[in-house]
Amino acid sequence: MAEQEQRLENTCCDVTIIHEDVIERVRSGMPAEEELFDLAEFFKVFGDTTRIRILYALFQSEMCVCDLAHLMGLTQSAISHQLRVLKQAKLVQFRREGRVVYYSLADDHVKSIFDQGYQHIQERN
Amino acid sequence: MAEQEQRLENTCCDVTIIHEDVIERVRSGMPAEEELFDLAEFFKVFGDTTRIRILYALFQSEMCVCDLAHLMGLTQSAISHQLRVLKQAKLVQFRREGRVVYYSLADDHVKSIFDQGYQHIQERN
DNA sequence: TACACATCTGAATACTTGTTCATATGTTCA
DNA sequence: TGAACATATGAACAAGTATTCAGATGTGTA
Repeated sequence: MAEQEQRLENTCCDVTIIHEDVIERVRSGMPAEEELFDLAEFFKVFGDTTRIRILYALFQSEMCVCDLAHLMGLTQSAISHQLRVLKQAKLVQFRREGRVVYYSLADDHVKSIFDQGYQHIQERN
Repeated sequence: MAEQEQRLENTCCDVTIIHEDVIERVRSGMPAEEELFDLAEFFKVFGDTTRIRILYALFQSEMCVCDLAHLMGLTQSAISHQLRVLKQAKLVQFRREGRVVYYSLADDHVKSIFDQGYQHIQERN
């Protein structure tokens, strides 16, 4: 509490809160902190070109780690690290066939999320 | 070229490309590199709790920088920096009224993108 | 069992990024 | 004009992250 007050002293408007009613109304309508945190964590996964490329590749076909590495022009290790991130986010799934591990998409929302993101980019340019 | 070959030597499968046909088919179906880069840049904006919170606040009401700072419990400077990011991504717009600058949403896709992200999180848990 | 091979993982490194601090800009009002 | 105030911005720092390297794990085969 005292800590937060102190922090606010550094802001421009430490004396007069301009629209206290608005702040309260908006505050009460905000989702829980944890949900917003999870959402940010989720979108963070899409904030990397390599992971976006992997997902776009998997839109077309299931692929093994080795093939993905060749396609991306990156080391197998780099791909494997990123696949772990995608796996943790439950965006991809895998099946093992002997020594080879095949990855595929595990989610239906991704494509339409990407489509809408793409649409935004198009419209703003 | 030579660089890429050298890099591939470090991968697991430098001799035998396992599914060359799959790689070629997928490669030819991939969107342009630049588009994927832009898409990653776009989603990177959503990969931060503060920016997500700002956007959720603006879903409810237009707000000035000072009010946002109070609502978030962050300095005016921090909010201003993040608003710049959102502005560059053309996700928010602003209007000036005297000394006060009011920010509001500038895009229709955001809410539905968030809804789908949220839906994914719910389903995976 | 021993070897080959596809994948995984931990540590190290280079790079990116969010916040703060100090200060600049731009607006209002006396 | 000058003081007060809301916002914007540049530099610095701390924290996070993507890739590489080296080596471990696990699977198939001779």
